[in-house]
Amino acid sequence: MEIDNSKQRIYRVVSMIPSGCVATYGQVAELAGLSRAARLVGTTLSRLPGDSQLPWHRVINSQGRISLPPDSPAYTQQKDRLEQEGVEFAGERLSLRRYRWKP
DNA sequence: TTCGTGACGTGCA
DNA sequence: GTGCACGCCACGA
Repeated sequence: MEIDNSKQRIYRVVSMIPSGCVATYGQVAELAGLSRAARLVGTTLSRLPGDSQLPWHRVINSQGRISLPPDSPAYTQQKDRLEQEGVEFAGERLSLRRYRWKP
């Protein structure tokens, strides 16, 4: 049987987020079976290696914002990638109403 | 095994 | 609309 760690589940869920859409940490956690461990998603993603190829940039918080510090390179990268996929930002925020991934 | 930490979520002022 | 505080769960030392 699969002894899939929560980590592996998170990776799986994140990897299936379609381009042009975003998912919240809580949403990913829920889909991964960790409904109340949204922090784990963030913590886990923060430990991702650079060559993971995981679309972690499509994961944001429930406020439609990027949880990283605005002066962080990861923040810029995430925002830039999302815009490349057609996601429009209203300042530092995006419309979850429009871009939220609905599985 | 226990303690502390964290890219969060929700509620309230 | 913004900011603060508490609660949640899993992982690392």
